[in-house]
Amino acid sequence: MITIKEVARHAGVSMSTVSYVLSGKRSISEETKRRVEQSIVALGYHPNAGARALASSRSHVLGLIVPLRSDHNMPVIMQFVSSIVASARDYDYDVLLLTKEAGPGEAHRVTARSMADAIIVMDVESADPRVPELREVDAPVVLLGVPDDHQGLNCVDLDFATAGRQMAAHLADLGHRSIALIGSPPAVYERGTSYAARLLAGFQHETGQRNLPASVHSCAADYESVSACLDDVLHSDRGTTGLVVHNEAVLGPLLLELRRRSLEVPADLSVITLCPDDVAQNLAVPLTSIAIPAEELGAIAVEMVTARLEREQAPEVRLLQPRLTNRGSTSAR
Amino acid sequence: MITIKEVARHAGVSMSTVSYVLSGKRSISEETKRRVEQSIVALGYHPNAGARALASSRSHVLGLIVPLRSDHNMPVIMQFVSSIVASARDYDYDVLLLTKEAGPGEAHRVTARSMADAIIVMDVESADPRVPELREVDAPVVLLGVPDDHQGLNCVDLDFATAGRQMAAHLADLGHRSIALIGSPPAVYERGTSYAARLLAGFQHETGQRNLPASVHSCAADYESVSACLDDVLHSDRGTTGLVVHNEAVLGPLLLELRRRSLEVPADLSVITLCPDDVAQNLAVPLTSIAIPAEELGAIAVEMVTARLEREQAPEVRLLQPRLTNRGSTSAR
DNA sequence: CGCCAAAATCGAAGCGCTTCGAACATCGAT
DNA sequence: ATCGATGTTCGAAGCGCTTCGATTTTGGCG
Repeated sequence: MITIKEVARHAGVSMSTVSYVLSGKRSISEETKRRVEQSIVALGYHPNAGARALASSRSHVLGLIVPLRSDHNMPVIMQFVSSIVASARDYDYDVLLLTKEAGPGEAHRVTARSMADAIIVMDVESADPRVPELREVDAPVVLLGVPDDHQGLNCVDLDFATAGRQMAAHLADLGHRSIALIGSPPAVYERGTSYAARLLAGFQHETGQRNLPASVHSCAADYESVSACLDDVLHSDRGTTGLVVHNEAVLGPLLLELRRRSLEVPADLSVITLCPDDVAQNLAVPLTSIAIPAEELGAIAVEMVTARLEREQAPEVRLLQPRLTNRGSTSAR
Repeated sequence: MITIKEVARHAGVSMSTVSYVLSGKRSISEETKRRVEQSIVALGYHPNAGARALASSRSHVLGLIVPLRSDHNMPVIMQFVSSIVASARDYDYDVLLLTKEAGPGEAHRVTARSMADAIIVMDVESADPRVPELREVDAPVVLLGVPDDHQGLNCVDLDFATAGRQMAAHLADLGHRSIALIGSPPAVYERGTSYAARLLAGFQHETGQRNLPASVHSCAADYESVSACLDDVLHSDRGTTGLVVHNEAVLGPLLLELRRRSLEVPADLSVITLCPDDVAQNLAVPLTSIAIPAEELGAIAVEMVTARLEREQAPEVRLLQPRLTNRGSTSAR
């Protein structure tokens, strides 16, 4: 193993000089810097992470708690993970993979051992049992999602309430007089997934304000449930002409079933949804949608956590404003 | 920060004694062990990972290279990841998340810096460009998948060739005289995903041996492609009565379309597939299938890698024998 | 009762790096 | 020539742990 000592000898300088060339924490003459860098390449030197961590008390590792067996949407979760890992590398951090399933205490374990400098937590629920312990962690923590009690914690999320409001408003502005929301299966609401509840609240707030009749439906992803749900939504008494869908898994079967019933989108039914852009884009009928900006949310989480590693900062909740893309699946009535 | 020194003082022993209590590498009297353990709890001691890694030259971390943006099956990938992380923890290892997208050299980077003791590589292709560099990594490496040239590398995978043979044989034994294989979209074969090719080879080997007419179809996951593919498969000239499906994403639309055409499984068409058990189980029609044993494969990979960390061992390719579960979706003819 | 091997414990030397104060060199201003 | 000020480099002290040889304790046995 090549050590910094050998690099120093090869370049004819002291160890500390090599260290400063690497870290840039003190000024080094161009000439010396060049020589050192050449030696590093010539010898194939790679700094030892353990030694570095020990001496600097910084592991340059971020702990990421991921729901690996969750029922919901793996692809979206992957988008988050992917963006977090990429952003972390931009800041010169690596990512330690922790699972939600491994239970609480993981955040504490890795920070107490100085395996990670900070923690990012995915898939946060309204009444997330991990919250109290996360609050005790002696390192920066950022949650992706907003628990009910987020006192003293950093959170990043899409503004789902506004998203719900916007989607309802979008349909209302187009003249729809009766609209429906298809959400997640009951289990998701029972579990207290905060985003589902927040979107619902925004939706109902807007329809309430406008005095619009609005029905809300919980729906599972299988074909039968979708069909049954659609029967309910389209029940003639309602006169529903606009549909908000907040359930990615339902989209495919839904469009299929609409076609089977010879209902055109948007001629017979306007549909707007909230899902990742690439999903909305690639459906049988591309749908007007509000994006789940996984990429940005992940990047922001990393940025927050690294910022707090640099300097103390008060906890903060950051809600990303929704972005609506029109793909022609809604029309005036 | 509580250090081993303070634990030693609190327990009235030397640092080394505490260390030996923790590692079990030398015998310690029951009495002393108890005292030390009490002190550890009392003080809330957590060993510093960096210091430990530096002194022992073992990070107790496994690097895992995951395809985070791949087109294919996220849920299956997650099953692998999940099982690997869980197994790793069983052996007291943590997992550093590396992405396939970050490019080659990641394995070298983390091992050269002693951030990870060994590497597990997912989503390996037939002619995987990473293979040469992985061979150079100075640490145990295990690939999940078998590249064409696996000289000197450890590999773990399902025996897809045997799986292909078994599925063909299963249908043939039931008296089917003409069978078809629905595989992945062309892109997957072009990319040289080794498992697809190996299954195909096994399938053709078996049908060849038995002199069975057999057609092979490449198929994308969208409804239109499935329908078109089915037209082709069921073309009356073929007289196809048995179907092997090696494409998880196609299963849902396929069964839907069969029902639409009023074709019963297995009365009109016997169907057997290769996919995770829980998927086969929960389809509209539960399917007889060969499992993708993600759980076991992940566990084996971890076991191999840790074994090679203990003692030098010759590289090895381990192919898991397929396990077929009958769910009644095939019948005699 | 003394001896010796085995068991238990200690002390100290690193592991490879960062960081701080000090030393040295350079140079424009006095 | 002299003096700071500024820029550059060095030396050494740790960071918290593991590990190895040495030392002490124990207990069985002649």
